[in-house]
Amino acid sequence: MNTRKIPDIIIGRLPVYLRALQRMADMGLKTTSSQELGERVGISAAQIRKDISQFGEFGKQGTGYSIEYLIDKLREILKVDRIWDVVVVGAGDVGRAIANYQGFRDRGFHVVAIFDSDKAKVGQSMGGFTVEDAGEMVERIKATGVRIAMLTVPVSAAQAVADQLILAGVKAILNYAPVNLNVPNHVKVQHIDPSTHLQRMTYYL
Amino acid sequence: MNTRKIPDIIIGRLPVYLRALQRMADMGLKTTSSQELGERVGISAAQIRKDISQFGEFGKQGTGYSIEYLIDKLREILKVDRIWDVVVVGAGDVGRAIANYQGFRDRGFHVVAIFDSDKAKVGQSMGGFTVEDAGEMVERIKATGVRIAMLTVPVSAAQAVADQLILAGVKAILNYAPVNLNVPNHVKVQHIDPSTHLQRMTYYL
DNA sequence: TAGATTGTTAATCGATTAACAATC
DNA sequence: TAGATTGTTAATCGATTAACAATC
Repeated sequence: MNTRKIPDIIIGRLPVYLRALQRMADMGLKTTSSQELGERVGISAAQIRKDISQFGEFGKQGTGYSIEYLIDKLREILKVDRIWDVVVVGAGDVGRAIANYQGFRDRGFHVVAIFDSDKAKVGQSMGGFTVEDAGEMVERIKATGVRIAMLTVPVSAAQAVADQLILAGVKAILNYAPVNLNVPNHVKVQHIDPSTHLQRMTYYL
Repeated sequence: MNTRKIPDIIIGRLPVYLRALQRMADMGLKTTSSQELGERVGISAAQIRKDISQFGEFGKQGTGYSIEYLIDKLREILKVDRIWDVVVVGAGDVGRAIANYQGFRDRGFHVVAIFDSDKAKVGQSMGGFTVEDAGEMVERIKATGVRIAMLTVPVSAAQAVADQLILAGVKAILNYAPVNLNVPNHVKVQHIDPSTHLQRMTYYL
């Protein structure tokens, strides 16, 4: 395997390849080519081959890639060949949707707790969880060693909660609050903001 | 204004600038610099200036940018100086979260209807809407001229529903189903898939 | 074998950064 | 005026594509 530093833009495409490959596996397909995979994900065959070849020689000339094998390799590379515990902060509608969603497990994630600062919500049941007091969040995360959090609190609370999460040892935050977070270099943040995506499309309308 | 074709990667950053600027306006700030804005969004000052200057000369040497004026210009460029009607397809947890969310209006969007194919859900109230029969979706969209849809149906239904939306005249789809959609060139798609974002971060853990 | 497809190199293309004259 | 900051150019850097030998 090539151990040069891999550009983040390539890392960002791997989950998309993985998702498409898992779907192909679900459909009963056994092998694919860079051509076919590229058509499915809207990326050129050359780029698919180049991206994958950063990590090893996973294909065979003449026949392409074994879907199962490539899935295994991508899961390994992305470190989702295991199940990561994840906490959710914010027991609103989005928190509920996450708590109820059954699809994370197959992708490498397992929600273990949901926190809220609203005393009226604490103790309530939500998607099989009992909403916990945000006041105990830092201790709970420290004790359990969870490193991934999904942040579904209002904009006004987002930065303060992110600071607490980082204090507790969280290293990756999926931020649903439509605001940029200031975090140290060793912490990764990804944003989910539907309005931003919509605005990116209206330009072309 | 420069009317060369603007790269999509620049268009993708504009909503992020806009979000940060609107937050700064909310905080009562009046002017900013490429330096300050860059620090807030994690992008170099040079790139901010270059991006903005694609569309005109919106700043002043020595003093920077008027936040209000730059917001106006970005809204104009992104065509969110108006309110776009949007339909939601899929009245599950995510559909409910969207229906209840009050934050779209300020960003240029207004949910006008929510559809589901499940007869048990049709007629139910959800976030001030009455869930409508998906069977009537195409006609309703055609009649109202809505061009933006949010897709929150299961993976198994996503492509078929997308095909219907396109048939109805929808030109932009925000797809919450974790699957790639095949759409003609004139239709824009953006994906929201939390697992994909999480997998992009686990690589670095 | 003949056809197909990879992995990789070189060429091209595009995006980012650095630097600075212009000017508020 | 002096200091600050833009808009823009040129240089650098990085990403994508095209092409093809290797080989299944």
